[in-house]
Amino acid sequence: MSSKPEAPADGVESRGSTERRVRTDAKRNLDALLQSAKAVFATSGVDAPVREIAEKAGVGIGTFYRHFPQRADLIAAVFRHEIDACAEAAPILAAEHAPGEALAKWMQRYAAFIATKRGLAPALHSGNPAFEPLRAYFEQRVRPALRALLESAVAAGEIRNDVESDELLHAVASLCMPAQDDGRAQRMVALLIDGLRCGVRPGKKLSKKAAL
Amino acid sequence: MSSKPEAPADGVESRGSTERRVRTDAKRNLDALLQSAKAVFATSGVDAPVREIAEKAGVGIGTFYRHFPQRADLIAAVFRHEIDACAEAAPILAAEHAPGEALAKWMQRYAAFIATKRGLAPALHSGNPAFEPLRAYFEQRVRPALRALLESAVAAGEIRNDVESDELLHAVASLCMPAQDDGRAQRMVALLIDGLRCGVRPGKKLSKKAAL
DNA sequence: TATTTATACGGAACAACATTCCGCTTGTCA
DNA sequence: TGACAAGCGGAATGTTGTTCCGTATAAATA
Repeated sequence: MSSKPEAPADGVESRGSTERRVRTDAKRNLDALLQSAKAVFATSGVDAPVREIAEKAGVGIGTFYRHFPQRADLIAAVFRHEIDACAEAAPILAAEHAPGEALAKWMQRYAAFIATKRGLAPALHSGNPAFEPLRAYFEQRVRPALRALLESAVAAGEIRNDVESDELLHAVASLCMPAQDDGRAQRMVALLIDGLRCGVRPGKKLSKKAAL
Repeated sequence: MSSKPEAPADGVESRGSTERRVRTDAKRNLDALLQSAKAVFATSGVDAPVREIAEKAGVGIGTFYRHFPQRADLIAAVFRHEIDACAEAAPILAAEHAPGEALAKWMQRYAAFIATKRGLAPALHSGNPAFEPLRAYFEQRVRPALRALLESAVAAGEIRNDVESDELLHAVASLCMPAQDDGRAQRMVALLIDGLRCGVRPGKKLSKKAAL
């Protein structure tokens, strides 16, 4: 639903009202490409040939590249849709379940999203600048979704209050994605070691689960 | 460095005793290729063109493919070397530091290895059967390294004794690698949620660090 | 040392892709 | 309806992985 290429800056801009509307065939082809790509990615992975996607969408290669100048742009567009779906699940779950349960369910949903989109993490970390906006979009959409769920759960007394939502977000993501090079992974490991050390007391043991 | 370079590519050596020795030029070229690949991977990533690696090693493409029938075989060989280096760091650290410190240092070393080799995780999870042996090799080499360090640290009373070494190994790896599809990630998340729930008591709080 | 031969070498050739280019088609607007 | 910019299709180009095969050579042998 969020289509980037057309710049839907409706309204009259500085250059007078000479803006042509987006051609209907253009929009139709773009939608077809996105749908085709989603299907092909699911079966053949994100490395599937561009030709296959274009053919399945019933358009020529030239049309493909008109809408997505780089292969990476297509991948980004498809993932943006999936990110939206994941973020939008949050308020729905919140309405259907108790706060703690909603949080738990959404985190599983989120984990499934990360784990399923095997190509996401490598793409995000490939160093390809085309994916930088995707990363920003990811944070912008997913972070508030979790924050709201977490705050509700804390307010309801169902969850401890000493965990930051961002911390949680990245912890879960880390469990499914490769590390980022800003040293976060490093700190997570240091943290794990601290945890090991501070648990050395002989008295009441923490369970393994709590330990991790 | 541990050099067992002959194993990777060729594989015909279980015949009678009339074996010709490996040609010296063959070994020289193989070493050159490995060194070149390591350098190129470090600068251009594992997707660097085969031609570039061959050229930098001063050999033809034909020679490259003689030693590594598939591009993936080269990647596997290079990583095998790095895995060796990481595993071999364990006893060295153990000799130079107190058990707990040696464990901590090695885990950082291990985390750095995983995080740096950006291409490793995607490769391992690409579904390419050429990487299956690599995975087995990884476990076979790294697991004992950690186990020894951990046992020493526990024996010295510097570390709690309720954490399995494999658990720890995979936890750290998970923090830097994408999930495996056997549901491990799912369980890690469930575990995290349990941790959140059981920490709800109002009394003495666990630190954030211990919480994770 | 000269000869022989399995082994290894080099790089042209081929195939699969991503991406570019450009002439043709078609919606939109006046 | 006519004009034309936007959009379309697919041939052409460039890059890469991989195969093939004639040539070169290290090691064994005479």
